Amino acid sequence: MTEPDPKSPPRAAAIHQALRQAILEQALAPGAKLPEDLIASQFGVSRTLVREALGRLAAEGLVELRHNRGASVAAPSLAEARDVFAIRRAMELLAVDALCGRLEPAQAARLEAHVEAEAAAQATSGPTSIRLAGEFHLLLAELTGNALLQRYVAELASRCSLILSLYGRPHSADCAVEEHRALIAALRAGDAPACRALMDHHLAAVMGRALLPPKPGDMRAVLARYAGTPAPSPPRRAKARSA
Amino acid sequence: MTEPDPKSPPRAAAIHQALRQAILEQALAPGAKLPEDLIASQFGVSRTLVREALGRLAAEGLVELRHNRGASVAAPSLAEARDVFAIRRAMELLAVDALCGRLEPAQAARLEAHVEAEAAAQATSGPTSIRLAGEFHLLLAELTGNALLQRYVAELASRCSLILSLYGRPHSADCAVEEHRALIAALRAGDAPACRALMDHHLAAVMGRALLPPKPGDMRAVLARYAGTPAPSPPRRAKARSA
DNA sequence: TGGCGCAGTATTGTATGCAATCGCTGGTGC
DNA sequence: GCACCAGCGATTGCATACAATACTGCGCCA
Repeated sequence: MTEPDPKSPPRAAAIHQALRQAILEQALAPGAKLPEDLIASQFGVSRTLVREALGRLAAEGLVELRHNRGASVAAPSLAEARDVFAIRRAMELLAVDALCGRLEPAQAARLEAHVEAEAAAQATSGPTSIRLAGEFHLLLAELTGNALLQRYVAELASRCSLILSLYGRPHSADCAVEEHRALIAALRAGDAPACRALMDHHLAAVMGRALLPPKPGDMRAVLARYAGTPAPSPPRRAKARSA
Repeated sequence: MTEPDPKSPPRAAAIHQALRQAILEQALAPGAKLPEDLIASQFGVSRTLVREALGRLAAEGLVELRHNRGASVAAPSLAEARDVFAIRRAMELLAVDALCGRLEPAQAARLEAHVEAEAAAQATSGPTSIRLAGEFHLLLAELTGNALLQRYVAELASRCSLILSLYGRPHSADCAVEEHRALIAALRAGDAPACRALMDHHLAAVMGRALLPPKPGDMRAVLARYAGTPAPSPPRRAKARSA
């Protein structure tokens, strides 16, 4: 597993987590290079640990690792995006199947508390709102008690975030909150077809934001796909050597 | 990813592959320690590469990595086994859904050739037969064109092999060959419900070999379970179709 | 005699150093 | 003027060295 290191020095895990968050928040744009040296100095560790973290991120599909050419933030193609969504759909349907009608009161309470948090964040913080909307699905997976499912959903959700950052329109969270509420109700009611339909529709909505439109006007994403470098970095010789 | 290194020195990948095969063939039993030094000297490389390979194997769930205590071949619990099977079922159903009625002649030919190879190996080589039976599922995933699905199915199938080596009865391949043939027929016919039912039944059969019987007499598996973890309740009949 | 603490050893975790490879810049020939 | 190639800098791949931690056996004490 990936996380069984709640021990003393989860240093590599810390780097992994930090880079992951940076990528998902688009602080590191798809296609951006990730030099080991720079990251190592930034985190105050050696390249060894950075390498390990990058390897894990590559296994999750968040970074691309080309031999002798270093690591860069992954820039999934539309075909890959479709693949990811198809699998995510199957996994999440598995989760709602497992939970439907078996939701214990404490579990339902956790879900509802989470949606409340979503609703609260919706008004104030955009990034927080997006993050919470994603974590709702993680929570669902966690409640199934299937650790592997949780890991997979986490990985797939991450990739989806990356994909949406490439191809997606801005996230509108209000519908998500409502759909999450409806799903909880269906889970409590034990209405399996409704659960599946709701989840399916919900994911289709997310997917539709990414895959259907050619997304006119935003050529940055397109360029990022065809050029190996991030758009917003004009100066090429910029070196942060021990600055 | 595991495969995007068809380049010049896939040395780490070679070690990864070798260890993987050794584990799946039970040359390395679940729970066996995997000292970095020893492996490194055996392969004629440094510990660095071995570490990378072990990390990948850990990500696949084939080895367990405990901090400051090194790596050992994973020994999944029955609960983990159930989790793996539930997810594998969902993934393989996704695959047959994607292929059902869309099988091109060349693809069908590949499947049938593979089953022929299975049938041929069945008479002669036991290990080869088992390997081919597993690779049939990999081939199905590959034919969907969904690379991520292929990766997941590969990982899940590996874990299943490991689980069967712990809890399973000896593999009887004849039924598998017949079931594979039937599945191909249903795929060609485009009979989606039949496809799903066949795959479901097929996987349930595999799963049943592992999860139902207490497997009397083999205490190695039992000891492996109770060695490093708190002893769960005695092996009761797992609910196969729970998910 | 059996349990406990303590050193020695073995093994892992991390850092650093060296060689190899890639991409780029400047030069050269056509 | 453009394309090609050689040299160079930057960056990665891998190995080794050092430090930290967990496991072994032995001696000590109750």
